[in-house]
Amino acid sequence: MSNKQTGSGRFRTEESTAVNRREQILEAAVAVFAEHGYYKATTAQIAEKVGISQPYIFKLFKNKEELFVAALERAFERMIRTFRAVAAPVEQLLSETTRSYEQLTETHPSEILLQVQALGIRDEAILQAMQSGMLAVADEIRSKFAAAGIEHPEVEVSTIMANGMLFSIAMALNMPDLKPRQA
Amino acid sequence: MSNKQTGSGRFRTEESTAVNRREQILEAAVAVFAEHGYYKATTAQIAEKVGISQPYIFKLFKNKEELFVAALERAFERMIRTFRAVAAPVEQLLSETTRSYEQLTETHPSEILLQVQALGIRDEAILQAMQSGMLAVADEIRSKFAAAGIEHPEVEVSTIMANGMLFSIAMALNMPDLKPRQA
DNA sequence: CGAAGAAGTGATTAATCAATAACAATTATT
DNA sequence: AATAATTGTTATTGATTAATCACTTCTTCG
Repeated sequence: MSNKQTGSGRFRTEESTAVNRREQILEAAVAVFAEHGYYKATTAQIAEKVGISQPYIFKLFKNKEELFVAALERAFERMIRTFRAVAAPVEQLLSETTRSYEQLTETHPSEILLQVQALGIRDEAILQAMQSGMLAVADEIRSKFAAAGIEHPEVEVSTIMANGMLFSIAMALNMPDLKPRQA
Repeated sequence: MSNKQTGSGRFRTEESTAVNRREQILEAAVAVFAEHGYYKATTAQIAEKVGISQPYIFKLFKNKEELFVAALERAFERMIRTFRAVAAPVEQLLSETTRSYEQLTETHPSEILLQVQALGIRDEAILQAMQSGMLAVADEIRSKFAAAGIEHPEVEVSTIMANGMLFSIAMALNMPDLKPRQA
């Protein structure tokens, strides 16, 4: 049906299935929303970045809100995968988690900025996505810490989250000096 | 000129000088911006709350952006006054500062929400107001800590800021469980 | 081939709102 | 009282933009 591949054995990345387009749109959406914010970003800008017409976005996403939520969920998924991939002995688990987060802010800054954006958007669906995203991140870290036998996981998670937030905010506000000192 | 007072000796609070109106508008603006966010909040909503016509706002503020910046500065000023007023022995200075901040989130939640809102607004003037506001807050705390002879003021300030941010965000996202554990 | 379905576009519109312009009422000053 | 200054309003508009509609083009396969 929609699982297409050319006979040559190579993927034709330029081929456009709805699934591919969805991904392309999401990637562009992350960048555009991060740069301009939810309300200032236009669907036309996102479409232009992908190289499609503006109305076509609405064939693949019900509306702007749903597009933003999907982009946000994408960011949270990567973040959770990142934390899940952390492997370190107990005594370095905390510092490695922090390091791993800071690396994510370098490899995918737009996804981090998107999350900072979302903190202030008063929209039911977006608020809910933020709540479950934040909860999932905290849970992921907590369960890792607990499994490693760390004493007070909730306290450590809280510290990580607080410093991570300050780091992200420092980045969003372009205030490097605001970044957390030590840990 | 504009320093008016009735002969009775009582202030006529219902009298409306431009200065009074400015204050009323700012107060309404804080509430409306905090509730709906910068872009969804309308100048008509703010005007209605004050009981004036929508265009009159533009007699006292150049535009919406300037109104938001003024509201934001108001929030930062109160926050700095709050920290300045903290008085406690060295060993309790840190916990008292935190307590004092959390109390502010209860007495003036809208001003805190306004600051969270502002984190994500990509607008030059608002970004600048956020930068100098955050800097002023950090400096205020740092100088107090330094004066009290606290060992590594920058580190402690960083911790306070990080936990304060997490607290505010937990509030904005309506996620009480996200609030910092211990300090 | 030719029909069906998938992928995509141009034109348009219905709302929304910040901001201006032009005017009116109120209050102070000489 | 007349004038000036301040405080305020009504009406309007120009710009923006998410979303819909009505089509078209391309691809696949019986």
